[in-house]
Amino acid sequence: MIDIKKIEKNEVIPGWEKGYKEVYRSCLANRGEDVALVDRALEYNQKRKEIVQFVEATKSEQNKMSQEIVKLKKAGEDASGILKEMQKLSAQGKEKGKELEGVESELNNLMQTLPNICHFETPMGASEAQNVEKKVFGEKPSFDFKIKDHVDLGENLGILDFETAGKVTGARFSYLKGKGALLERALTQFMLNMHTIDHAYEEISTPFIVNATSMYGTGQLPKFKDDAFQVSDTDFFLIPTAEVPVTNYYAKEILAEEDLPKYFVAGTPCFRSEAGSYGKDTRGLFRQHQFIKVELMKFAHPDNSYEEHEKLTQNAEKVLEALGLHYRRMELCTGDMGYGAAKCFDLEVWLPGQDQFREISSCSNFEDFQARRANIRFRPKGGKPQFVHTINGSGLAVGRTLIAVLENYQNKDGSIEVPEVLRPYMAGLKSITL
RNA sequence: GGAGAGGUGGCUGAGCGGUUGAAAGCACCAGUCUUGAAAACUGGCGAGGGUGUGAGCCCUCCGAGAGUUCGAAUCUCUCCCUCUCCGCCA
Repeated sequence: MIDIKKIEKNEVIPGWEKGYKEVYRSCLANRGEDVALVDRALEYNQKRKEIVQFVEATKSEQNKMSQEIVKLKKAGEDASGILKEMQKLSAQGKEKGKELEGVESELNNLMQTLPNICHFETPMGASEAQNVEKKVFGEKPSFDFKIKDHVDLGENLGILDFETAGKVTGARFSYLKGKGALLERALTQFMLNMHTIDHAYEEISTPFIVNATSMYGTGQLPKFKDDAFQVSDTDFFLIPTAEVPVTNYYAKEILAEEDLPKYFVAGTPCFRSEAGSYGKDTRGLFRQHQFIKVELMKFAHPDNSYEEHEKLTQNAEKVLEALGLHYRRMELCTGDMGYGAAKCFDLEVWLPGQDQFREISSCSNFEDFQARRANIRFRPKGGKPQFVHTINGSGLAVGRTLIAVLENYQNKDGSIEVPEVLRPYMAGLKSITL
């Protein structure tokens, strides 16, 4: 959530060198949202303030009279006149209070759907075509034979089974078997070990089901309800990413300043309805309703959250590099960025089976957008509590990494060479063969 | 699932219809003392909102929501959570 007071005050933002309101309007436009929403929010807020002032003045009057009553009663005098007046005031206040509730909830509903303001470095653009390539690692692998994609490779090796998953569950689910299941487990372990041991993240094992409040906290609700699986007749949701249970770990808390930054890593299944992507990426493991992801998450001090964001992105890149996978880092433009992010890098891995780069990690700095929603703060020395900055990114999506390994490490005979770094996690196995 | 106990400020914990935003302690901050630190002493110390250039003033908040009342942390109802015991189960 953004801060309505910041729009009102319209202070100049460092980096942008323009007023908050103007910057936010242009961000809205560049994200493809209705700019008029800003004015509507300001309008609601103005109305809200007016009613608040009335309600509070009434309440103040009541409080004073209440003291009078105490005095009269103690003195043993008659208070019936003042009591009648109180009744009137009380009724009046309650009525206005109802009105206030209505306006507040309208304002809040609107604010909940407004995207974050963009960081000044984020490129302006309408779609992914305006994303900016920041870095390329490695090269396209060359093959002197006709390559297969991961579906053919996996099914031929008997480690991947979509048909049975279709029977047992439905479309967009899969079974991994034997060495395939082992490979998935090895990848997860490898990533978790790297981040805990080399990058100093604390591993955290989370609930895979969260309540609606938590989903609001990180911004999945109310706007993207259809993207998540809800447990019927409850306000529980299957987590679409570990970002939700990890970020909400400190919801409604005030951290000590010296505790920042906090680093967490969680390897969890993720569940997504993929409601908006019918017919898209229907082949293989690429877009499933369920997949494992190792998620990196930081609670950072506002003063250095962009350094932490950069470091986190590098931590994710390290996984791809250790696996010897060709990838590039893209800086997302305003139009392609998630609505809570102020700045976002996508890591895209080369998939020979698709002959293109595909997203395997998304590393975002939300600044105080999620922290304001979830109410996560820290106390600066001797100062008022302030919102922390939250940063997260995949390090990496395990399902897609598995695709990348299968396709990039395939041999002519359809076997898969196991990348060196994974072998310790697979009992020394050098290749997956029939 | 059954029976009981409970949820109060950063933490511990009193209060159980009317000057209670809330005793006390810890933690924290400032000062005195000290070469410095500790200890001791003194003072300060919750959050959100409204208003004002400002000091300030006002409103709200004692798990959440609804109710009773002129007035609720205190009474009633619903829900959530925690703990203890029983049952069931991985």
